[in-house]
Amino acid sequence: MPELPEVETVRAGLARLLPGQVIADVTHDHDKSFPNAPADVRQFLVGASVIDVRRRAKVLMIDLSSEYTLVIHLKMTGQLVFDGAHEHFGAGHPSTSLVGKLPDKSTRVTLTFAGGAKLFFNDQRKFGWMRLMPTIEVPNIDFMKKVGPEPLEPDFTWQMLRDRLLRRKNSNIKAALLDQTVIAGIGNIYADESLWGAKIHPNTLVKDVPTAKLRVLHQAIVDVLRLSIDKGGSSNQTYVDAEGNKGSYMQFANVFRREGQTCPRCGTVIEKLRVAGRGTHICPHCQRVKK
DNA sequence: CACTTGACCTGTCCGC
DNA sequence: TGCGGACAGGTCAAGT
Repeated sequence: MPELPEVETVRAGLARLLPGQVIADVTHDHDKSFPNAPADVRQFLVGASVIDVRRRAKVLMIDLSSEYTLVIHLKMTGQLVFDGAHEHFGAGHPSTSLVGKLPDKSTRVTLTFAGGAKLFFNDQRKFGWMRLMPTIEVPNIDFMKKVGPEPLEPDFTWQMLRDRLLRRKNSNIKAALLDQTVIAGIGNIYADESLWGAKIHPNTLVKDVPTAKLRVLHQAIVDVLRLSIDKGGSSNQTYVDAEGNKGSYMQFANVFRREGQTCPRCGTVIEKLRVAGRGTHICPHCQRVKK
């Protein structure tokens, strides 16, 4: 589910809500949703306070005063929802918010803070995980060492995009964009949206994409990620932010999950196909396969 | 090594 | 209404 804009939206919310909160209790399933030993979980969580909330690619990091960090991947259906309980007396959440409706049967981990606020980690499909490790070791995990550049950092240039993509010159451009070691944070929604923006067919081999189009693609990626963050991300099905609310980017999507509707640029009917094993949405006119 | 496919899970939707 | 199958925002391991 969550791609860069969704994870960033959750991060920003948690960064506003969590720092200074002291963990008083934790309940969790002991399967892969939180594989740490229960004794370690209590030792390094209970009594610790939240220092900061960071993001790298689609991974969230909650840094604690115990010099341990909760490293979290939401995968397809993960949610992190903060319920301030009586601390936010009268603040009111919209009736569509999940706050006040948790825990539910998808809740895997519940952190309770001194004062009664709670943080729920929900994950319907159980692909996501939460792991506790020393803060200093986080950069050493394999994923952090291999993951590509952050597309919204100022040093992400079109030349960098070109060079990273060419590591997979014989694969199709969509598979390359989804490869987190090429660029961090792009998933199925924003791959389709940015390829539409650059008028590139997702089946085009990386080596066959003209340089001029890579420049356009670079700008399209940056623009679509920024727009989605501005709209609070995409809520196709389960995604919600740290306060349990859906994002509105899907109203602004040009092709993703819009098969049968018309391309906003040329009016051609949008098609759905399968590329890199994923449902893929294109305008067959704007994104013609070049011979 | 480069690249593709299947597996991991639960829930929902669609066709018969 | 019920049942089977395909599919859903992401990554890995295993396969070619």
